[in-house]
Amino acid sequence: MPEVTHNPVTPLPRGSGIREVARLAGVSIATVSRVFNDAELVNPETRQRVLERAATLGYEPSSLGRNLVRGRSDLLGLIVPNVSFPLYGEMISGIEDVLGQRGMSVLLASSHDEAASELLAAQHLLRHTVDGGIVVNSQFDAALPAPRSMNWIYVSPEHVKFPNRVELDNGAGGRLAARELLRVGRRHLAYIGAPGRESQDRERGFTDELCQAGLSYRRAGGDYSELSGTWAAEELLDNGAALDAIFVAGDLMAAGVLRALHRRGLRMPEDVAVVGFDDSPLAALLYPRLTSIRQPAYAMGAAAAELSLRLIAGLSAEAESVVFLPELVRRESTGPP
Amino acid sequence: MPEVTHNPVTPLPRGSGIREVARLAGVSIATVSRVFNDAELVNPETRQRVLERAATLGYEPSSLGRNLVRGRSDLLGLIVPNVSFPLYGEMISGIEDVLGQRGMSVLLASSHDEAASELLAAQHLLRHTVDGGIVVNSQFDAALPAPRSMNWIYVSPEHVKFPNRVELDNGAGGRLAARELLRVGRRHLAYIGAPGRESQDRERGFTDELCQAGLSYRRAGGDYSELSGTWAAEELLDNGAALDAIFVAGDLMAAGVLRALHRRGLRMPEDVAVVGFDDSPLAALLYPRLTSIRQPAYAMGAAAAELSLRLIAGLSAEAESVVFLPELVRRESTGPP
DNA sequence: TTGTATGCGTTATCAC
DNA sequence: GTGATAACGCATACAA
Repeated sequence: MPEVTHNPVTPLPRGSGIREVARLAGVSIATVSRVFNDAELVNPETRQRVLERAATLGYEPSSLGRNLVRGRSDLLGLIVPNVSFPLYGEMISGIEDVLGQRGMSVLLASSHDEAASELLAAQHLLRHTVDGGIVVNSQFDAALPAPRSMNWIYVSPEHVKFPNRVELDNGAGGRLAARELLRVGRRHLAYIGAPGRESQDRERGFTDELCQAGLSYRRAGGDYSELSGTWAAEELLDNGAALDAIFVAGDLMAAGVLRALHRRGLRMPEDVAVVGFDDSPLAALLYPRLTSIRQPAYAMGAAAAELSLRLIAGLSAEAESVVFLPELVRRESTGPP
Repeated sequence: MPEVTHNPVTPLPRGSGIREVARLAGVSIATVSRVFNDAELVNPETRQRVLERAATLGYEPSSLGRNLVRGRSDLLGLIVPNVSFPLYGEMISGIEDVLGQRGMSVLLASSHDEAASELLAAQHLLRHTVDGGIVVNSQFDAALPAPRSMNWIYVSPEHVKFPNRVELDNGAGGRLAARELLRVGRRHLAYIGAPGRESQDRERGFTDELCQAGLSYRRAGGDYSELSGTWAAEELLDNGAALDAIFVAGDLMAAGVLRALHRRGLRMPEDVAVVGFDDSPLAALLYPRLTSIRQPAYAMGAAAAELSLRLIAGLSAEAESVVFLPELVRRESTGPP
């Protein structure tokens, strides 16, 4: 655990508390508390008077005190690999929207896709006593630390060993891609994958569908980056064998594939059709617009948040997992503009 | 203020507290507290013993109690229009990295570029007693509520009336764009803008530079969306007058411009050169790769965080603002591939 | 160097 | 309906 430079202890000027409101309204602090919680239990007149004084003082119940006595912080920890990645942004929106309705907030931390900083992030969040946590695309090979009855929700397929997961049916995605490419009459297909279980599953689905059609395919590998997509595509093209369709494991890598095809003067989709994966906002901005397998990131985030909320409420101590189905989003790279 | 359904009050099972550690280590809770704070003031042996017991119990000081007594939460509120926008993602990274070093965390909320939900988000964050706050691209026309001595940092140029700002010199960006287009020999320029002060400033810089060169320019308007870029570009092209360069107020809108030019069979940069703004990750993925005016989002986020930290520490009660200079990032859309 | 005692702002359990 | 008062987990002034 690294040394954390703690800020100089300049206690913040405290606002007016429940006591001052009580004094001004001529009631006890207990009554003030009730006004802000179980509003029904208090005399309307008293209630009114308290509310007025509170307003003039600018008083709001401090969550600090409230949290202490309730033993919960109304905070949910969230670890994502990278905030700049639009897909994760959508996920965060889903989480946020669900939490907002319950008066809870998102405490954010980034893992940069590294196990070490993921652990650091988790400890960071734990120190703030989050009530629950969601970790997206965890790289940490063990369970994240979770004191008390705190629970982590894993959004990724890699952690079959952990109980609470939200995942995408990547195999189904691969099948969708294959069917689309067959539908537009392609027979010489290729897959550009990347390391990791997700790509494996996508490829397996892709393969299954091709087998059924009695077709073989070629393959090349990248690392989800644009450049690696370009290289992989060039490798396939240089090989010389016929090629009229490419399924790529990620949209960013697909952007690289499009670039390689542009360079060779190949037309899309006439000469080569391309299907990407994720349907990140990027897909619709590429040239040509990229047909992609949509990962319902917002819904997955929302589901993760709801799962976490249920766990926090103690409603389901049971392990629970949700599997989402991807969808084909058809665009120019496999069809007419 | 909308009704917020508060979660059923299932107090979380509490972990072992400072008392239990103290008992097991045979010391007082004060000593345990000291071990976790001013480590020097305590006997090495005692310290060791306490640390051991704490470890076996899995004890960590609860931030709930600590925050209450210190009157600070070590939380910084952050309001962004939209987490899915990569530029804001970079900003968040900058903020996060600065805060992480001080043991503070980011409490996230989205404004969706609406004044109403921005206010809601602010109240949401305030309820969690954040020590400070950063609001990116605020749409709220008054100052955000700020009880006690809490401060908001505004990251945007619209709020000259508020004291603490981090902003970009948009005028300088416009000048950079004009100079680049003149450098590559263009004489028939156009600007595609959008509502708001940012676009105005960018245009003014652009204009200044053109005036100096004795050139006039044409203009069209959009709303930062891709589609509006396409429309604006088509409007300019339909006009019939000569056109060999377009400066666009945002990268997303520039993507739409590129699409319009593709449709007309115009080559870039040979027929028309294009410069975007922001240099979001998207810029380098477009076809052709887009020359853009870089907004140093990471650095701006970091600066905002540092400013906020200084305010929280009470080091500078003074108003402070930081202005960043944009940079030209030259790519295919204005030069050779 | 360590222990005792107080208070931080709130909710909750009793009485009344 | 309302008021005392005891927690909640911790940091710290003061005493030892």
